[in-house]
Amino acid sequence: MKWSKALIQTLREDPSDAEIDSHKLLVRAGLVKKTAGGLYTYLPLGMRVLRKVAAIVREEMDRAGAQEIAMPILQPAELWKESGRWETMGPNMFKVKDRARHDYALAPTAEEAVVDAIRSTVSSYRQLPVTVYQIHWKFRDEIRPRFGLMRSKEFLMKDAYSFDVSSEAADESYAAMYEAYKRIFRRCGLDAVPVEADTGDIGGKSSHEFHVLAEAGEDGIAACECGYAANLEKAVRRTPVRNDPECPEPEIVPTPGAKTIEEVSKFMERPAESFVKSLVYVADGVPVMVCVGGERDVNEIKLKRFLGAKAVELADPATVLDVTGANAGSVGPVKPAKDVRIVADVGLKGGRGFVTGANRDDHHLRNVDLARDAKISDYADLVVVREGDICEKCGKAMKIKRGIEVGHVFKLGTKYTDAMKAVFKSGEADDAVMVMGCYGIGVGRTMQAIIEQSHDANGIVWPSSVSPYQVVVENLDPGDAAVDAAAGAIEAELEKRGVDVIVDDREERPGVKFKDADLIGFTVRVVVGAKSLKNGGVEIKRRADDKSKTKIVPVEGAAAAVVEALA
RNA sequence: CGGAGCGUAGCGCAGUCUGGUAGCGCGUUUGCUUCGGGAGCAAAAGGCCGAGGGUUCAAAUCCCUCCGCUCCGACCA
Repeated sequence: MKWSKALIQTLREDPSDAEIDSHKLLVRAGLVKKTAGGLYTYLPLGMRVLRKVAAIVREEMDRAGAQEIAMPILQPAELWKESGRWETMGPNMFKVKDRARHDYALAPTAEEAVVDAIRSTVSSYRQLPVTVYQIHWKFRDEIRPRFGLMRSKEFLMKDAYSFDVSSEAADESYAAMYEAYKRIFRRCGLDAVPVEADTGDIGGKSSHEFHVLAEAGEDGIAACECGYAANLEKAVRRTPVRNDPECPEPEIVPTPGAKTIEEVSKFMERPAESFVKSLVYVADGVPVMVCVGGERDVNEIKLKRFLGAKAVELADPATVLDVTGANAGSVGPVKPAKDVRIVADVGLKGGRGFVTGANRDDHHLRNVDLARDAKISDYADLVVVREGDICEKCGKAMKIKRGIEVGHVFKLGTKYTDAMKAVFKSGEADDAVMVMGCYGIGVGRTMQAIIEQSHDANGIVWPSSVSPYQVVVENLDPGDAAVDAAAGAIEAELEKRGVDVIVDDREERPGVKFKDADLIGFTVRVVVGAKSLKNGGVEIKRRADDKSKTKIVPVEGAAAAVVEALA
């Protein structure tokens, strides 16, 4: 490829709407262009990378025994109603009508469509297990698209689905995908770590997310040096058995104007840990008071699971007043106005001498012994893990990191196959229900995660496996017959060896060409110029290396040296 | 959905407060010089100043409505 013929536009300045490095570089290097909020056009360079990532995904899926299919993006509402997700996915899904006013969804994922396909093509245990996948566009009506390709309304996703005769067999399919994922991310040059995750709206029994650790990541991860790693939605901690010294009877104290734990803590000159934070939630219409340590946050996913509720949300101010007799900021578990169920985090069990809201505006209680003074119905793990919490597995302190979720694998069980009646002849008297797993990779997001993890002040540093062109040949003196001939010979020889190469033949000053090559980040750079020829040949340098590692090799040996540098 | 900010040339921005001929840098085009890390000089093209309405002799600028974009929040009492 000749640069002079390629549609490549680099920008000198950061786009005004980008916040994180990878987003700025995607745009500055001319990989993508924003069409509208959350919607991007992949320009030729970006498309090349996207295709290379997708090709790696495809190879590894095939290697793992999965078979490629393609399902409709435009999916009939009937399928979604059958699983119940037409309602539960709610506003996250783009819904459209055809001219006959039939409802459709633009696929946000494809469990329904794949179950429909498999239930009508698989009828016997002899046909199982089977895993199918597609690499296809998905649509989600994100509340707030951001960070370029990291969270967009339309994105390329690899989604795979496994069907098995039993839960045990499904575990094997899951393991095969898990291993394939590790290979995929490794081949993309990514350091991605599997972490335990909550199953969320998709449902099912267990799941792992694959995260690229990065400051710019949107997700919090609790990690321990012993290897334990979990999404903050899921992460658990070990709570030591607590038996605080006994305290006198509760005493009411005025705390005028102090509402937040921080304010009251300052006012009373006591640390946040000595407070009980009490929040009123409404779980499926029923108010519940939730008590956690003053320094902690409620994990609503854990709360929802513990209560077995479909939905939990903070109560509105009127409900808080009605239930407790006070407004938010002065609420506590001791004698609320109404007889409300009170649940507390397990870290509070055995605690005494707490400060809590007094259920009277602008007043708090001190010397609260939860067991003695409050009616706690249950103690359970209800909080978000914090930095320094104790690892349940090994007893060491955990760290909180940030990650970009590039892949997610789920054991779904029979959630969809039950609802949609995907059954097969089992060889026994009764038909059996297929056991399912599903496995996603955000292809565009993976591409951006690579940039986030592999860039420097000058631009992107592509791993050779996904570099838009593996090699750029910088012709510094286009028009000089000897230089043109050398550049052409190297290009031809590299192409013969299966290396993709772009020749920068533009009438530009060397500085411009070097800056562009560094910005875009081609894995290997070959410099050919009158000066280099005089010095004995061409200069070869990997983008990741600094200038001192530049090699000078004769023109005839250039292609071989490039191949070596790529390896 | 709530709050804040921003919409002016392909990109990045000034001008808006205090109304009076549309500006700068980058990029693009042409010419000359330059030529190993985003060159210099000269010339040029490129704008319904987000849209609509209003006030005014006069609106990018003031007022109203709408649209779009970005950030923060949408739980911590």
